[in-house]
Parts: sequence; C-alpha cells; structure tokens
Amino acid sequence: MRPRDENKVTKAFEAALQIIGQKGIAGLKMQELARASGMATGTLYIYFKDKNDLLHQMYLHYVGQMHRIIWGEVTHQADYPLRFRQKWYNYVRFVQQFPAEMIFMEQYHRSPYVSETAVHQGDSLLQPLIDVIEEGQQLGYLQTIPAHLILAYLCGSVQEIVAWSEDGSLPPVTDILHWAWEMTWRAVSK
Amino acid sequence: MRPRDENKVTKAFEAALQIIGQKGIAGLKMQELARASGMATGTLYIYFKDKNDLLHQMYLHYVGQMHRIIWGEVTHQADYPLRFRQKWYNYVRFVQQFPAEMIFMEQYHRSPYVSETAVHQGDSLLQPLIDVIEEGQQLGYLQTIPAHLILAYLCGSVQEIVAWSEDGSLPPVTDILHWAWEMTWRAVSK
Amino acid sequence: MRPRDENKVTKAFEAALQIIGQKGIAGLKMQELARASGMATGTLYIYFKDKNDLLHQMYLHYVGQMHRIIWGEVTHQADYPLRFRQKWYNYVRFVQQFPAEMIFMEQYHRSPYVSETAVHQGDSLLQPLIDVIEEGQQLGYLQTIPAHLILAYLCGSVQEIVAWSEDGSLPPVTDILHWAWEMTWRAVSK
Amino acid sequence: MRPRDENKVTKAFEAALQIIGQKGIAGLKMQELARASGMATGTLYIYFKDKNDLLHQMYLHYVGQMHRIIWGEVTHQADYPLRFRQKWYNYVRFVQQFPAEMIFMEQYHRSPYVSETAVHQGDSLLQPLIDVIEEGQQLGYLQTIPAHLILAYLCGSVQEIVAWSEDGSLPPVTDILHWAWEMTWRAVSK
DNA sequence: TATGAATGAGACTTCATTCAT
DNA sequence: AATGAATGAAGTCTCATTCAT
Repeated sequence: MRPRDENKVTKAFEAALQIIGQKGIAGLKMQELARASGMATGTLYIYFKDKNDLLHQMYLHYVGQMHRIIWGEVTHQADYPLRFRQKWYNYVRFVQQFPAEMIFMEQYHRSPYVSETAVHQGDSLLQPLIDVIEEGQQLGYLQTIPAHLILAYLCGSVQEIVAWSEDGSLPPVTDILHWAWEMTWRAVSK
Repeated sequence: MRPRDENKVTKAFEAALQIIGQKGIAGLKMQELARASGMATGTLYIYFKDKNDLLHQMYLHYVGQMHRIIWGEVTHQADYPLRFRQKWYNYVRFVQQFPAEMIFMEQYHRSPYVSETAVHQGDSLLQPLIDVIEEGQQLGYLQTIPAHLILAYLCGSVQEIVAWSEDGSLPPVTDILHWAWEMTWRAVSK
Repeated sequence: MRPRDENKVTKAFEAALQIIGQKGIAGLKMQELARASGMATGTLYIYFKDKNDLLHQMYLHYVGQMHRIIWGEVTHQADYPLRFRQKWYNYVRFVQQFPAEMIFMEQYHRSPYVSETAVHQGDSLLQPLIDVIEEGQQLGYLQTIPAHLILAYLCGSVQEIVAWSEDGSLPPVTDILHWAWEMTWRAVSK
Repeated sequence: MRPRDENKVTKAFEAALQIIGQKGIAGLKMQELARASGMATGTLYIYFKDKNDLLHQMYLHYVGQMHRIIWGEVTHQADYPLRFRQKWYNYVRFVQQFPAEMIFMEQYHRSPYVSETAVHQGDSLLQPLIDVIEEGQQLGYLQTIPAHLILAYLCGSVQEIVAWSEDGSLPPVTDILHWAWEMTWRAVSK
C-alpha cells in the first residue's frame, strides 16, 4: 500500500483505461489488468487495496488531469469572450484527446464500485467552471440562466459530439468543431 | 397446457431496468433478476438464451420504445418550429420519465455484453430524427450544419441536463426547461 | 405409470438408443428424448417414473430381445458343432444388428443409474448359454475349460470386432466373419 | 513465488479415475474432484481449461501409460512366440492392474465429452501392436488374417475376461489365465 | 392422457483476493 | 517488493422433474 514505484501506478491506470474503453468497467478483470500493465496480479494489490480502491484512485487521478488541462492554456489578460472560448476548446480537446478517460469517468458514476467521496471530490472540480460562467453573466456576455444549467448544457453537447465522432457516426472532431462552437456561442451568449 | 406467458419478458425487462439503474449492468445477477421478476432462474433461460441475449433483446425493446415516444405527440399540421419543439420536448420527456432506460442504453454500448447487431439496429432508429432536422434546414429554419452534428448536440445537452437534475445538481427539469429550450433554439435556428 | 399406448414406450426406447449411441447415457437428456420420441416431456413421466426407471425398463427390454434373437434360429436336431456355430452366429448378428443396444447395455452397467435388480435379471439370461457350452464339453466337442471363461472369451471377442467394424477400424462384419469364426472354433474346440 | 505444481495434474487424474470407476464419467463432478484431489475448485481450472480438456488430457495420459506397460517387459532377443506371449501377458496385466483406467478409456469414447483429436491420438498408439502381429504372420507363426481383426479379437476377449473376473462372475484372473492363453494361442497361431 | 412451461437444486466456471516463495 | 499459483465465494447456466391447462 506504500507505492515505491510510482511508475507502476501509472502503468496500471493506463492499461485499465484501455480495457475499460473496450469492455467497460464490468469487463475489467484484475488478472487481465495485471498482465496488460506488465506486472503480476499480486503486485496490483501492493499498490491498491482492492478493485474499488484502484478505481477510486484512478477516478481522482483523471479528474485532476482533466482539471489541469481545462485550466491550462488560457490567456489571462484576454477579454472574456476569448477566454471563454479558450476554456471551451480546452474542454473539447480534453474530451477528444482522452476519450477513454471520459468513458471511464462516466461509467464510474453508475458502477457498483462507485465511492461517495470520489464523486464529491470530482464534482468539486466543477466549481471553477461555474465561476467562469458567472463571471461572464456579470460582465453581460452570457445569458442569465442558472450557471449549472449552462454548464450541463455545454458538457453534455461536447461529450456527445466527441463520442459520436469517435464512433464514426460523425466526422473527425477537428472538422466540425467550428460549427459546434457556433451553436454553443449562439446558445449561451447574450 | 400452460401457454407461453409473453408477459414474463416484460416483467424481466422491467426488473432488469430497475436493478441496472441501481447497480449498473455489472451488478445485474441472473438469479436476483429472476427473483425480482417473480420467476425461477431457469424460467429466464426459456425466454432468453443467455444473459447476452437478454440484454440484446432488452436494448432493442427500449430503443423501440424511446422511438415511439419521441414520435408520439406531434401536431402534424403545425408549422415547422412548433413541430421541432414538440419533438425536442418529447425527447426531454422520455429522457426524464425513463431515466433507467437511458442509463441502460448508455451502459449497454460499452459493456462486455454488447452485440454489434443490437447497436446497429438501435442506430438505425435515429434516421427519422435526422430527417426532421434536414427538413428544417431545407425550409430555412435551421442552421446549415451537418444534421448528425446537430442531433448529437441536442441529445447530449438534454441528457446531461436531465442527469444533473436527477442528481440534485440542478433543479427539477420542469423548472428549467424553458431556459434549456431557449439555448437550444438559439443554437440551431437561423 | 399405467401405459395406455404401448407404442409410446417403444418410441421412447428407440429414440433413447439412438441418442445413447451417439452421446452415451450421460448425454441423454429427458427433454431431448421427448422431442426425439415425438412426445412432450411430461408424457415421458406418465410412462416412466423417472430417468432411472426408463433406463431400467429399457435394459430389461433389450436384454430380453437379445435373448430371443440368440435363441432364435437354431436347428434343434442338428449335431452339436453346427448348433454351436448357429448360436455364435446369432450372437454376432445380434451384436451387429443392434450396435446401439450393445452400447447401451455396456454403458448401463457402469452408470450412476444402474439398478441392482436389472443387472441380476440381465445376468440370469446368460445361463442358457452356459448350458450350451457345458453340453458341448460333455459331448467332448469343447475344451474342458470353465464355461464362464469360454463365454466371456466369446462375448468379448465378438463385441470388440463388431465395435471396431462399426468404427471403421475394421471392414464390414460380413466380410470378416468367417475369419473370426475360424479363430473362435480353433480356440474352443477340442 | 510458488512454482506451478505439476504434481497436481497427476493428483487430479488419479482422483478422477477413482470417481469414474465408481460412478462413471457422468458421475464426475468438478467440485467433488477438486476435493478428492486435495485442491480448490478453481485450481482445477488453472491446469485444465474445462471439464472437456481435463478428460481429453486424461485420456491421452492413460493411453500413453497403457502403451508403455504393454511394451514394457519383453525379451527382445527371444523367439517370436515367446515375445508375442509376453505382450499378451503385458496387456492382460494392464487391463487387470488398471481396471479404472480401462473403464475410463472405454467410457470416454462414447461420452458427451469426447474429442475427435483425442481418439485419433489414442488410436495411433495401436499401430505398434499391429506391427507385432504382422511380423508374426510374416514369420509364419500366426494365421494370415487381417491384423486389425486379430487385434480386436485379442483385446475384446481379454477385456471381457478381466471384467467378469472383477465382477465375481469368474475366478481371479491369475487362476484362469493359462486357459485363456491356450484359447488365444490356438485361435491365432498357425 | 397429453402438453410444454415452470421450477430450482446443483452443475460448471470465473475472478477478486490471498499467500507461499 | 514482486510473483503468479491457489483459493473459494459467487456467478451463469442446465436439466430432471412437476404442474397448470
């Protein structure tokens, strides 16, 4: 339980992501995960107490990563519409670059392995996004609609578009992104 | 002789939905399902070849149901914007009234039990929705953006809003629906 | 349990024989047997108390049949060597014409379904064969070797030859029978 | 790390043989087998893919063992009749000392678990026996009768005699063996 | 009597977790 | 710490038998 080799944790997360992307959380077997991570079954249990703990830690890890990416490239001095747009693009980019992460995070919520605390911790990461929306409303750029509603609307549309794009039901994300942004900005801007 | 009780299939579907809504597909146990459906374990295997087949048939059943509901109450003579709005409301109502069905259909896609044919059959039901969007574009009501993109955008935003509403992260759907519609119509209309 | 339609019993026996010939007693399922016999599962249980009873009755039926065939065509006035040969041929013919019956009778002995009484009744049918052998010994035609030993020797060699012939490991029985008889007669005659 | 204990395979084979000898292949339950082999149920599935595979491997194992025993004690320099007799005795000894093995091998052929390849591999082991018979024919010691026919004749008679002896229908094998050999040699020798 | 749907004990098998090395 | 063989509870599925029609 005291990881000596942090590298192993990363290996396990990545392999788990891969497997979950294909077969869902229900399809993740500890033995298969160990082999895919290049370690023995027992080793997994040195780094993670059990399967629940593995998924819990994994959830926190990827929520954190998502958070950092969304807050990554924003020009702090820019005017609001540009900053908003940058954040939206960051979010799209994240959802696009890390589809497996998204699938995992969605599945985790409704799985028999879910942990209350993990979800709470995950949810708390949304607050800064709420703040950005409320800032835009105060500046008169965005519709005065409950910020959470706007956030849900934005997240949902982006996720679905990227998901369909991955499926092949839609063209590659980069080819359709400007349209998606047009709809989005029309929807939320004043 | 006792006639084959087709009612049992429905019973099984409903009980399965209930269980999946709580514990996810991974948490669905055939024995528990049988008990919850008021029948013996073996009886399930009269109506369904195995667990895969149960979920496959279930998926088709609920995709069909969703389809019928969305197409349900539309005033055929009404002008396009009204008809479009009715469909959107129907979809919201479905997502809202049948959260378990939605959860199941989403989970099924990325589960170890998924069947290629089931997903294909499910996807084909989207075509009429595409048709509606394209009609609106030809009539000049909707943005000329790929219809699939619009559909993904609409489905995603609705699903997420309803989901958050169910979570308690948002107020009841009925209280926020008009705002959601405003955003939606601004997004897609010309 | 009070068979009205004796025809159904025969149908069941024949179908069971067919199935056992292919998959062994362990492979005989009551439902499959019912369908193969052209009746419903429940009907089997009108004619037979349970699977054990079915096999028990079947065993007695076919042991009796074998007995009648072996004792069938013998020229009572003929001299001993001819009569002996006729019986041996009868036995071969039986084993050959009723391979499924033989397989069943052999398997039945070492099955979890075996009934003591059935086997005793079956064994008692061998006595007349013993009598024939002892008659031949008294008349000085056969080696003075324990009659049961001779009988086992005869039965075993015939069964194996016919079995291999059915398998394809040997040519058709009729083509090789004279050689088998030569070996047999050399073995037992004085 | 605990090394893979190949001993466990042998343990499983022996316990399975014991159980099959008593209750037939149909009576072999994986859980009971595990307990009788001194291991957990799951352990069986480390060494064998499933019940079919267990029986398949077991069949090959015992066919091989039989083969080695039959070819065991033969005086290579001895003249043909003696060598032939030694082989026959070896075969008798095998059938006698390993009745459970014989029962298993016979039952396996006509079981729902049988594998084509296993039987083929088993059959191929008969070739050397055929060779011995053909050698005797070329040397003028044995009747010129198809070698397979002679082999079937020999195997069948031996098996049946030993079986009856085990049953109690015949005296102990050792007490009657010389008579059996006399019959056998008269049957096949020129 | 005949039917075949329904039953549920019990079989086969999996897989999260432990443990000897 | 690392390994992977071993464990056994728990899951899926079968099939002899019963039962309502």
